[in-house]
Amino acid sequence: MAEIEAEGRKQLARDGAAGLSVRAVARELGMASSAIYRYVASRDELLTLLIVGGYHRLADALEAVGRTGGARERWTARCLALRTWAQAHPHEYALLYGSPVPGYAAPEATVDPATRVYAALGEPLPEGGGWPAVHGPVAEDGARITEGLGLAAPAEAGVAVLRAWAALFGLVTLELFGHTQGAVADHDAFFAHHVERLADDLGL
Amino acid sequence: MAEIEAEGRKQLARDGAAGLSVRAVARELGMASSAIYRYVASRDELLTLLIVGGYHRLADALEAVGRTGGARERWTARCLALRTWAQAHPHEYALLYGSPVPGYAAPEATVDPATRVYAALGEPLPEGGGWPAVHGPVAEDGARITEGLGLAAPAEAGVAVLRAWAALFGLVTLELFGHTQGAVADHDAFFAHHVERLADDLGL
DNA sequence: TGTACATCAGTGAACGCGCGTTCACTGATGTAC
DNA sequence: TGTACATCAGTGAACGCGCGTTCACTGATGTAC
Repeated sequence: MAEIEAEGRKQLARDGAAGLSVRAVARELGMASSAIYRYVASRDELLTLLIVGGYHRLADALEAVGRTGGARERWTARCLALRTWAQAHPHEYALLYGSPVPGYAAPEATVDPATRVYAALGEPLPEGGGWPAVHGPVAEDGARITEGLGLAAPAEAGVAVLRAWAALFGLVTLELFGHTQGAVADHDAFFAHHVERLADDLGL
Repeated sequence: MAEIEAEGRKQLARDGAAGLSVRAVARELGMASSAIYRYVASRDELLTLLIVGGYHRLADALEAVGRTGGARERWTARCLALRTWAQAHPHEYALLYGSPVPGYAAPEATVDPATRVYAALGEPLPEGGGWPAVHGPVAEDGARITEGLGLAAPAEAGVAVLRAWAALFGLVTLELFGHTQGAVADHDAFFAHHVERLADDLGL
């Protein structure tokens, strides 16, 4: 079972989600393709396994940064860890945050692992402040976000942090998928600048 | 030729880039699959056609907003137009800004059309101000960006606008790919708030 | 005006490929008495 | 301690599918003299 997931992850890393096939996994494991079905019900279930595992591995990488240092340092270090992980595992990142796999609908089992990632990125939030005011439905969203993560912070903070995530994932994705070619030369420096400005916005 | 592109776009809209096949296009056009090769050298060339066309159609949608009204109004209207287009053409958006198609390398012919989109989004920039200071390699990137778009604005503005694009595409993508489910209830309101705050950041 | 020829859009069969999934089965291992 | 039986991991052939691409070809249309 673990071997299947490991081999699947290997092929995912090499060829991307579209190139992942039950037959290839079996072939590489030296068994008949039908044998896989004793462990995994379908290709979709194999994908789910890889997605859930991917969120956990990413969350592990973010949490490995630890809780020492100031809130701002933790924020920037975690953002950097996200980018580093994405660049080390581009296909896995694409599976988690890129285009949905056609014909595949992520089951509920992926929700909690996905939340771990946001929790790790949002952890420094309560130590920030000065978030822009929000009202009406946006404020409700903000309250839902901080509550969902179990963070002791007001609705304003929830809105600000989701906005920061969008900016964070946005730059990681643009860069990883090649859309900053020709515009940015020193990607490390630009990303570091971006993350500092986001820390400013979060009042960290 | 135009029929091939139109039918390809239809299938792209229905099944996504992975589901696009030369044979299916030919079938739907009522001709032998080999006949397509008189017009298009390969599946990759068909993809390039759709990508180039996609950028142009998106840029058209953004430019359709016009140049009347203040800079801030133009910015918010164009951001909204981007989101509207993405939601109306999710697979096409995914082809342009989602995971790269495995085994496909975008040729140079896609660069100029892609730039049209950034130009349309960056047009209001010179009327802004108060951008955060930048130095060193980041400043060089910023200068390259404004120069590449032919905008009369300093390096600080270039950095700020690329950061805003990351935040913009980031939220559109998170939302379109389902990652704000459970966090955001009123997506229109949240997006509008996001875009207003970005306008603030750009000094519009 | 009529004939010979070239161009060109499209055909249809074929090559070789890999895929997900099912199904009846084998043979080793473990369990109960 | 020995035998009968159940469990279970894995096999291998098969089904039916769609794909990209090549190639020799047909038959209509256009062109030159």
